Amino acid sequence: MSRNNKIAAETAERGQFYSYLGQHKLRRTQERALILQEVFSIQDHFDVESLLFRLRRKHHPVSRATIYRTLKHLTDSGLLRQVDLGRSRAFFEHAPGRQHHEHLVCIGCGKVVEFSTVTIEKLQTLVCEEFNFKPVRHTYQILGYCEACQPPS
Amino acid sequence: MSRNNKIAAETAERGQFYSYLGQHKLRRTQERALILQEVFSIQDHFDVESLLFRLRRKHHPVSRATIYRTLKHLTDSGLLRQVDLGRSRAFFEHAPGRQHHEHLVCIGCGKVVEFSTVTIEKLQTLVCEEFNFKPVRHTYQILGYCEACQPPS
DNA sequence: CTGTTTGCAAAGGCTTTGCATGAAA
DNA sequence: TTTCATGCAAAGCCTTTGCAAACAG
Repeated sequence: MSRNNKIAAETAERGQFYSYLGQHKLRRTQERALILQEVFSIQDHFDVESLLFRLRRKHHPVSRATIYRTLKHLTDSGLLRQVDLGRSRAFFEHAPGRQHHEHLVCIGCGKVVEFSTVTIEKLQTLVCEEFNFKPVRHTYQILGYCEACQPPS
Repeated sequence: MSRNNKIAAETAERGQFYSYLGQHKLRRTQERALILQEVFSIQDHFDVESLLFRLRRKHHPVSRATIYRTLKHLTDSGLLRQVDLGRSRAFFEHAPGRQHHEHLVCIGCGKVVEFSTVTIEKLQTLVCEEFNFKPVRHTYQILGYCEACQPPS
């Protein structure tokens, strides 16, 4: 993505968030702006602690409580998606313009690789028909070792 | 399963657990016997709290700490499997003689339905080959509403 | 007896929340 | 000025752990 597109995307995200804030009678605060900016400068999946660390490193101190509250707003607004990576804490990823996908999670280094497949979607339809189940969402993740991390012997 | 088979199965499980205890120089205690018995009298998926409740109801008081510790032993011995059902706490299911399967989880009532499919296994092989990833385990779950629980409008 | 196991209560990790202060509208 | 947001610290939820007393072998 070129630098111009990146800026355009960031502008779009800010627009979407501010529109959400407006519709819900929420205020545009310094803290929300800082978190939004930082969140969309991250490429990978991230958790609360790493976001806090990045903000502190940039001397943009925001409390943990505000981060939790703002990540909830960002998720509700559709800008972020909360994902379960088989660990005990919450991870987040960017949502805009990204189709649903599955995750490969490295047990060694924690690296997350995304992949998509229509097979899963078809399978979900079949299974749900069989059990008369109304699907809302699904998660499929493969945990193992990435190329760089050899399995322990 | 007939009553006789049920008793036979329980005996087999007890045997497997006691053998595990012996191999690891762990002791056969009243508490471990009570937990083992209760765990294998449960048909569905269960969590720590419901197990504790069932034991108390039967006037078999065992502390939460001991339940946590014993469930770990049961899992390590291969008698139980810990599963992630998209909730914040740990759930367990019986492991002996049961092949890997996936879960349908009802968001309404919490009911869990198991299903198996070779499609997922094949898919895992393909995806892992593509990314040069050594799989250890996978989870696939569909969250939605079961027949009895209508989706909220 | 000796080393485990138990139960209790405290603590740990992550997340939420009550409340007073401070900022947005 | 009014209402909402923030930061702090406390609390909540689930799980783990240190320790003294109880128990298995």
